[in-house]
Amino acid sequence: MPRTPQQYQQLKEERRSALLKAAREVFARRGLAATKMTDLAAAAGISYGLVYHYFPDKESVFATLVEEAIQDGIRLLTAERQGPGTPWEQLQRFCAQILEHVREETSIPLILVQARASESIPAPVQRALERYTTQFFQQLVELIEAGQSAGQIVKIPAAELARLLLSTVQGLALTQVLPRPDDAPFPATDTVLRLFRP
Amino acid sequence: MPRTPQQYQQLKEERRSALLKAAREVFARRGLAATKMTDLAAAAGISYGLVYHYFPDKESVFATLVEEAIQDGIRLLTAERQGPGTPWEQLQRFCAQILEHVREETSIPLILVQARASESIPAPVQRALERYTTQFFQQLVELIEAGQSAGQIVKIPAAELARLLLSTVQGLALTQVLPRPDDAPFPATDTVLRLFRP
Amino acid sequence: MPRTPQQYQQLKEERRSALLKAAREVFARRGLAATKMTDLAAAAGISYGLVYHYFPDKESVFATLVEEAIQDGIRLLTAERQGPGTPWEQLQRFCAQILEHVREETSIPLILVQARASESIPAPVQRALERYTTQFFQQLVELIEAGQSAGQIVKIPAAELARLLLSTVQGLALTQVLPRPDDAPFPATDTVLRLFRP
Amino acid sequence: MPRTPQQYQQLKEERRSALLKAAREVFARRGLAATKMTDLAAAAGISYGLVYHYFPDKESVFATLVEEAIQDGIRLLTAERQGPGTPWEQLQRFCAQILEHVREETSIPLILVQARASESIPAPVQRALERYTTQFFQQLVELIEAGQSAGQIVKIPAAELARLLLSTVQGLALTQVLPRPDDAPFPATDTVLRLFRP
DNA sequence: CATGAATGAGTCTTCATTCAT
DNA sequence: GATGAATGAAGACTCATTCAT
Repeated sequence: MPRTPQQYQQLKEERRSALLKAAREVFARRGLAATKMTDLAAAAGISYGLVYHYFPDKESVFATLVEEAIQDGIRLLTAERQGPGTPWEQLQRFCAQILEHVREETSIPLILVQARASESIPAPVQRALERYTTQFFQQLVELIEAGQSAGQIVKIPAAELARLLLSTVQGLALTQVLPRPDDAPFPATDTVLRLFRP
Repeated sequence: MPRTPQQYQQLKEERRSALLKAAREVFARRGLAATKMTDLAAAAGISYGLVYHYFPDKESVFATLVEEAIQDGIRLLTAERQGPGTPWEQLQRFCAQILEHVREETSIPLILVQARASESIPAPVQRALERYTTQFFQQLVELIEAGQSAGQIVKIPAAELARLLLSTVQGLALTQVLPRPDDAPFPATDTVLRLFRP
Repeated sequence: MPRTPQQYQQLKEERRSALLKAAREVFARRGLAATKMTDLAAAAGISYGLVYHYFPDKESVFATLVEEAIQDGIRLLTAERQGPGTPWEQLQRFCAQILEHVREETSIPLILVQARASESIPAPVQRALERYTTQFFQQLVELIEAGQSAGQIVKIPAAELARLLLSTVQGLALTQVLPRPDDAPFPATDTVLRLFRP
Repeated sequence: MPRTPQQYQQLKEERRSALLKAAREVFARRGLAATKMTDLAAAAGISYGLVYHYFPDKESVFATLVEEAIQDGIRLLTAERQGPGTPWEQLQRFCAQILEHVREETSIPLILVQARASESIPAPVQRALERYTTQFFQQLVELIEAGQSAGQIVKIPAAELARLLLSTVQGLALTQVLPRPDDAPFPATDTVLRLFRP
């Protein structure tokens, strides 16, 4: 008595999600080139060849994760932008959330770091990264400029501040998950926000 | 007219330097795993097998670059610490210099990013990275605490500030050299220093 | 209303036949090594794993087809041998029929071509091919010699003529089904029979 | 003291030729899909990875052989066409030569059989095969028609005769090299030429 | 020293076969 | 019986490293 197509479909979804979750951790720590398919299979607790039932090759697993991470980032920012409060409060919440991701080692920001950290990333991933980064960056600039108009944010070119924030977040992600000999505490959101104080 | 042993020695030194310089660029952009020996040879303009006259294997080229980068960072900080002026002025000069490195894409900070960005780094490199990072971090904390005693730096735990600075620098390195779709300007030193203003 | 065992049996026979028919087409065009089990399942319109209800493995599907083809060839020749008319008329009818098979792209002769075209055919298939080819060849030689005794066939060693006929038939099969850029007409039986005219 | 580029070049040519020669035998007997890279390396007496110094992948080795075989066939026909004698004599010499190839198991005609015998041949090879087959076929038709005008060849549509000849040659190649249980003698050129006698 | 050919271990990928449902 | 997910052995391909010249 075979399963219904729906059952198969659902099962497949679940497995696929589990695989992605496991793969995120592995890629985040090792990068694309240094990650082996066996690593992915082992991390997901499935057999070697089964990965290929869900993704055609290693790169496409990575690509999926990158797009996911990008979408998550955009969603985070957009949600706060549309939320209540002044621009400053929106920025505050956005920073708090994204830093929380980083602190919790959700691996999502690290995937973007890994994607950036190698030129030998497949071209489609490159393009997606460019496209969405631009979009994300623009939204952030708009938020900052709104805050500046309201006198809540220091009058430094918004693009400069935006880039600084993104760099800091990515840098923190990098120093959070990977060999961190130092017992340096994760910075408070307010500390990071000092960059924006008037 | 054969060369003297000294000439040979010098030639070898020069080649080795040239190779390291070329390798730094390549590793900075691709990472250890994704860089091939042919890439190194091609970048240095020497033949394939000749790389092995200077280094026993790929990892040791990378390891050399990592240690170099670490030493450079420590030297930079130490020099300013021993230089004239108040702690604030020392911090200011240090930031200015290290940001200049990043902006100029000297690749030196990026090598550290690459070293951090993969768990699959050879153990000796790992250890060197840990050791020196600790040392570097301690010096930075001392500098910050000195500035705080002098009332020149905001009273936030020095370790937190130190980590934030290092993260920001590495994040900027990451977004400087690699595909950067955004035309975001490189931040001014003073903007970064806002993190430390009382 | 459950089916009777007979009905089940019949259903199974039918499926098996359909599978063989589909497999014949696929193997004829791709050969044993290049044909995948998915190809067979897809061609037969059944599910992936179901093939294994009818055959233990891929090779045995192929082996079955080869034996079938051999038996068909022998049956064809034997039937004409036992039919009415002179040896020449028997040869004539045999050629007409086998060429008809080839022209109609029944795939039966092509299976034999595929079986011949690769050394990496399972040993049992090899042996069957040898055994039956010998048998078939002998019968054909006998027919030719009978025709020669009757003065109806040219006096060239019968084995030579037999081999030539078989080669021609297989060659025609090869050029009939596969990419045939040329619009060359399929030769008439009489043209082929010129080989045998006194 | 390294070799000069010329020496390297020559060495490479020679090795490449040797590899092609060995590969021809293997592909001729096994076909593309059933041939393993280890087979090629072993047949050529070189190491596994070295094959990839000469060809980017398995298919391109095969493709090279197919083009070679096609060119050889065309060259053979063209040479005789431009040679002395009546059309009949030209045809006679062409048949003699190509049959000699087949008899000697030069493998060249078999490569074409193998190329025809599988749909799963890379597209470029497919196209080359089509293109050249057309060209070859046309020349053969012209030769036959010339012979017919001179009353030396039977008045059957030239295209039909041409196809028959090619099929016969390929069929003979197939039955020559591969498991041939029968001790059937290779047919004399004159026997094949009976197809064309008026 | 310098060169690039040669080797083969390590990975990716495919796919025949098995198996739980 | 029927389905397609799961497994893993086999084979293609890459590339670090060695070596003859």
